[in-house]
Amino acid sequence: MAKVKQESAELRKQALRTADQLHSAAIHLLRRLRRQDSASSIGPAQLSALSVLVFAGPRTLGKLAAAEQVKPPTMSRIVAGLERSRLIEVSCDPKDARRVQIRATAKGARLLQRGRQRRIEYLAMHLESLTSDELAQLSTAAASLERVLRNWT
Amino acid sequence: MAKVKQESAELRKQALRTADQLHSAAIHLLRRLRRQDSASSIGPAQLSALSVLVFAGPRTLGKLAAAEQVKPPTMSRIVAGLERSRLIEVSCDPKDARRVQIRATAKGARLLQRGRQRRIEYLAMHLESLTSDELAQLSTAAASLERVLRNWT
DNA sequence: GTAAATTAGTTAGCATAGCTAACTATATTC
DNA sequence: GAATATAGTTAGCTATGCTAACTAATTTAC
Repeated sequence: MAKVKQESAELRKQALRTADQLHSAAIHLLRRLRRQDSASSIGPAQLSALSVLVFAGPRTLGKLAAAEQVKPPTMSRIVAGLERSRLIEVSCDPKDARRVQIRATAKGARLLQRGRQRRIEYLAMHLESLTSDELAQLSTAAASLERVLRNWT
Repeated sequence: MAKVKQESAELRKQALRTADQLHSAAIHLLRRLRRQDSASSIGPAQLSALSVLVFAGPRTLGKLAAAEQVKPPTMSRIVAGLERSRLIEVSCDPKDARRVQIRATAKGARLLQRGRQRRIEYLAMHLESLTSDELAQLSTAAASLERVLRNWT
């Protein structure tokens, strides 16, 4: 039992160290990539909401707010902005007149794909200084992290 | 020569795939951690600027703005907010009266450490579902990424 | 040694994004 | 049918980003 306890304390220390590193790396990474987003002509919140609509399909405002971890009034304004730019379309739910269904337009999907392309290519360019093995490790690590995030409470 | 070309095309494809995964994982990770920050009583930009001052030492406003990849007027307001909360102190540079030196107060350092602790422990808690090997891989990957970021143009 | 140019920050004004509180309108429950 | 619950919106606050235009100090040029 002492052995098990000791091992789990070690694991916890390792988890803390790794959490610190990941936290720092993620902050620095996104700070860099954010600059590429400024060429997108829409703000980060609109961009992120649009990405949910494009990649995960139409949603009601409430679901979209939940997906973006934002309160409904905030999403209401984000949606208003996207609609003004004709990047999304809003329609009433025929089953429940309180709900509004939100979908990306073709223009919205195009804008998103271009912006995403820019960010990804910009990052990829810098990743090419790594070896193939290091890239493979990064890929595996990203997958582990996504798995943890999916199982998040 | 054909072989080299082919290999570098492969590397580029691998870099693009990995960039996509990293981008997505970083966005999702920080979105989760941001919620812990709301207990900090100051906004994300103030928190981030404070962290530079605490971990990297005093700075002029311009240097701080550059470190945070933000324009001087923006940093000017962030600094004003931090000063109002007594988390930093601002003094004139005796050598150059245009410059202002900015340093974290003890209160600022304490607030930052507590917030950081919260985020790190929260993330670490979820990372403990991984094996020790997976954690080691994540750690190595974070280090690779930080290296890439340091050499960024 | 002074006039011009450069550099460091601030102020003003605009847009986006986050929140809570209070509201409207529609569904659901009793 | 009245009370309650749910979905969004509106109003109003703070914070964060920008550019343009300004002040003040230092450096450069002559």
